[in-house]
Amino acid sequence: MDGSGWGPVKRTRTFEDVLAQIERRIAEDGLTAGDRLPAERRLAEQLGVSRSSVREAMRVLETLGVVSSQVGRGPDAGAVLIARPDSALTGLLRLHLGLATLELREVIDTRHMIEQWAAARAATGRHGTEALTAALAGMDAARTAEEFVEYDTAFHCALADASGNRLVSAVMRSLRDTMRKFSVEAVERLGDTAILRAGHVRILAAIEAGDPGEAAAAVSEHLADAYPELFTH
Amino acid sequence: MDGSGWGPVKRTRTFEDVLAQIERRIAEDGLTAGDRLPAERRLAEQLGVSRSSVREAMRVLETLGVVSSQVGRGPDAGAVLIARPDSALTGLLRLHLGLATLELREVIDTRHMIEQWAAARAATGRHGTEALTAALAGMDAARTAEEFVEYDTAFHCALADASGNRLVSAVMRSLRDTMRKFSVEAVERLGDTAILRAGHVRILAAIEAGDPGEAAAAVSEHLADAYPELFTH
DNA sequence: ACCACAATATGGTCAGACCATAGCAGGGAG
DNA sequence: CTCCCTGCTATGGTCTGACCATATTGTGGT
Repeated sequence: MDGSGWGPVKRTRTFEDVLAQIERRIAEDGLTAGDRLPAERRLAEQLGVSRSSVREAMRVLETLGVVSSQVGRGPDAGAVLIARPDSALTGLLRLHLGLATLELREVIDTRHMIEQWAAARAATGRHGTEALTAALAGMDAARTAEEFVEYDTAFHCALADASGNRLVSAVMRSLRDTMRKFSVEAVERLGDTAILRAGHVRILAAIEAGDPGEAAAAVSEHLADAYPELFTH
Repeated sequence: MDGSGWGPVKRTRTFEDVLAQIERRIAEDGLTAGDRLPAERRLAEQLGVSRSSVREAMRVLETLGVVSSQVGRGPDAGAVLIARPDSALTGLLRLHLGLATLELREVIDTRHMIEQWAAARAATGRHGTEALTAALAGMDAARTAEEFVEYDTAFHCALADASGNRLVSAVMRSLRDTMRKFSVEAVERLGDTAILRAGHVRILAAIEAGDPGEAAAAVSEHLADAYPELFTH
């Protein structure tokens, strides 16, 4: 025991400092999506660190869906603030599924939770249903499983959008991106999409009728139709 | 039109290649949490890239909660695979709240959704309730708002854990981390924690009684007690 | 007025050096 | 034989300086 009474000093890496500084500037200057950050070299000079450290901080911000970097020159070049939580979440889910931190079952359960909630929300809210209708038409016209899933994804994401909660929307989008491959397999296994299409119609009708309970129930049965093997326990 | 028929070639940065390679190795070799990645210098040599590019890839993986780097030597040094989606999600939420991509209202709504679902799940599942009981005791003994919130957080996270879904658990943890400051303010504004404690008891009782509907209702009213200003619409 | 070409600002990449840290190996003291 | 000290070494962390690729901007000639 060293008797100092101090815990181990938290090692702060340079790029974490840079990150904190950038975050502070975003908060203080009220920067939002579309605004530019200083160039890497300039930022390095301002903060008294090397460009490598600035770049590592940029990679983090890029990973979190907060900045996007363009090369070249002009008003659009450099690091620009963006607001894309979706891609960040998608990468996170994909990697953790690969690492066996998460199982597909958990992803689908989460989707179940979100969609029931979003459908009930949409039924009581006053968001338009145009996107939902358009997705239905796309599914009717689809000729392959891939194409069907594309519009199916659009329908379910529009459902989440209709909840009016951007965080839930972002999570929903990531879940669908992550599950894309499995969705196609599920549709091919089913063979016929009539049941799924009927489910969508029922969901949409419940929302337009303003019946949250029915909307949630419709979503629940729809998912049971799509993934029968997961609801047999 | 250039007549080539080729779209713009997707620019692939070196660190993205490195990322893909590492991801491939994780999948092929079946690596999981606890396994070590090669050292940065070695990886750079193997892949024929500079160490900087490898390091940028590492920052990404670290940001996503997939690796953790330790300096020094020995079995625990180097880049080790971990499975911490929570911290990654927390950083993501914090930054996007700062960027005004998300509003606190949306975060709390999401929490509402998760907790209702998790409580209903816990009521029908067969997970233990020891963690919930322990958190209750901690709240009873708490002397400051900070201390109370600490155990309150533990209670609500244990609730999410009891749902048996690790993805939902991780999201819950991130939401609470993100909201910590606001939670303390809410408790201080309330002054008395008796109502909140009673709400917890009711939730726990419903879960132990195996009544999902009552559990969800108890959660809903509990949140309305905690954030009255958000439920006045 | 227009076009070709140079200048320049930006991110992307690399090589090489040095530092701090933490386990490890070997040798000397007891 | 055991124990401790010391130097070795593998690891990530940081910096410097260079060069490349790209895209806009400026300039000069036609």
